[in-house]
Amino acid sequence: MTQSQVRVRIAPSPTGAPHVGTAYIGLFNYVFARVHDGRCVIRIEDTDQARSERRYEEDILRSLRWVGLAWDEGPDVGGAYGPYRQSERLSIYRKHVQQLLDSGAAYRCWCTPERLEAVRQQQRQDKAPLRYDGHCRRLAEAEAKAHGDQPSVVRLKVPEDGGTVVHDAFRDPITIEHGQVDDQVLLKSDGYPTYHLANVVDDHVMEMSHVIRAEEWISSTPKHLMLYHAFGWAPPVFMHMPLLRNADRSKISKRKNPVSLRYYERQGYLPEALLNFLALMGWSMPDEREVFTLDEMIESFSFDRISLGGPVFDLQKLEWLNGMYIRQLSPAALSERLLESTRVKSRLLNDSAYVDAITPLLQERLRTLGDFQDMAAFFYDTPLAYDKAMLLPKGRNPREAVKVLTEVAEVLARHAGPWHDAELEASVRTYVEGAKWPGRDLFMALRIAMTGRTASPPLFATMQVLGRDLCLSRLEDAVALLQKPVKSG
RNA sequence: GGCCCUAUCGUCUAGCGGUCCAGGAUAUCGGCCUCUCACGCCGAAGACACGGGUUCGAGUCCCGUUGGGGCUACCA
Repeated sequence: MTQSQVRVRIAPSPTGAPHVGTAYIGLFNYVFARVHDGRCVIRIEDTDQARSERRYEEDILRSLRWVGLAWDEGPDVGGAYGPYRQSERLSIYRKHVQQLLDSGAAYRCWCTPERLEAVRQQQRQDKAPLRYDGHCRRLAEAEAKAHGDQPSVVRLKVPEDGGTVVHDAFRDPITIEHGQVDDQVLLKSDGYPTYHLANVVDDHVMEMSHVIRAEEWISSTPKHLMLYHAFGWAPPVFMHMPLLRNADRSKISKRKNPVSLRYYERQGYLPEALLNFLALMGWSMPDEREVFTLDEMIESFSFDRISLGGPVFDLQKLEWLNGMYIRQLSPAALSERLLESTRVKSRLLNDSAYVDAITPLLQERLRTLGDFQDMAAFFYDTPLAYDKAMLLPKGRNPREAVKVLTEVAEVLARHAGPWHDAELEASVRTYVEGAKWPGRDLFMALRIAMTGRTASPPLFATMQVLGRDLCLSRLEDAVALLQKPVKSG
């Protein structure tokens, strides 16, 4: 019994930074392959010579790995169907183009870009559909010969009548009339194939069973189908995923949304959270669970649960999810991530023990690793910079504040180091009983003195981490600030 | 403009003809917890785009309208 193997591909074009949409489509390809014990392939679609760059390819592969995807074949890992870079497969395309030329499924075109633009101009004026006018398609053999080896492209000869039915696994059959389909350029004048040709040839030659790609490709699928037909090949199963959207519902774009995977990495999003979030775009767990691992997704995966409305990429929900993942980490694991995080690394001064002490205080407050930068600032920055007025809870005067803080300093100073939060708290609470300020006010003034902020982790735990010396000196600073005469002029 | 896809709370979604005066999540607001913030817990408000059908019965099926999106390159 020969069960044909599931083979899918992730096909990024290295023309820019690693795109979140690539990870999104890649995720579903990867999961589908895993579910069916198939193979997931990475193929680099670098057929646009002007825009493709090798460094982008490297970044893309790196980011896809970062986010947690893996592949069985690709330019970096090899495989039996290589090469996996389209720029290295030119001879394959040339051979196939010749086949199309020979069979009459395609033809050469010598039209200049200028002429094509003029034709389009006219069509726009006439409010006619913008399509190649078929000039070279109608050329007599002698006329064609006359062009000799002038630069040319090869175009697909789309039938004038009839239509092509696209079978998409997620939708009803889609019929597109041939009158709507342009004589697509298959081979550019620089000898490189266009997406359409390279894609079809490679998907066949690499034995892809399913093509899972974004919805934007639906309208060009008839061209692809015609190519499969012209070559006498059986097409793969097509599945068009919804497009990720900006908040205004346009196709996700870098003008309106961060789209680079590097951005999310730098901000301190956890890759597993990002992937989990992407999984929620157009797909749901059978039990509606929203927080799940990649393996759990694979366990429960089925394309039955895809929904086709284009999902808006909502940063707020991503942040929430990321916070969930941060809280799920063990404190030790979180420290490790923080130390690795490019965003916060510079602050940590390689003092990982200090980070280990701070981490538990901040864990439930962080939404991204990058938040550490700001939230932990007072653990690193000395002296603190804050406004004197912050030390004075609603209407209390400086004289009182000086007294209270001085007394608290004395109470605290009685504790020898190292400090323990429970002991400090007990002493201060005892002091509060006889003090002229209520606990609320005292705690707040103390918090400001210790952190320079109105919001902080629990006071005494924070003081324990800061340590005796730093806390006492910050208290002195606070008192000094209160005593400093108001500068006039 | 033409063609195609799509349509449940602001957002992500559950719902696959009756169990839906539509459920969950997030965001928002209120409360509890509490030394602040956060976490956690409780609660509130918030949607089936519209109009026709089909059916005993429609968020669920069909058609139309409207909205949104994509494609319309020698870019992918």
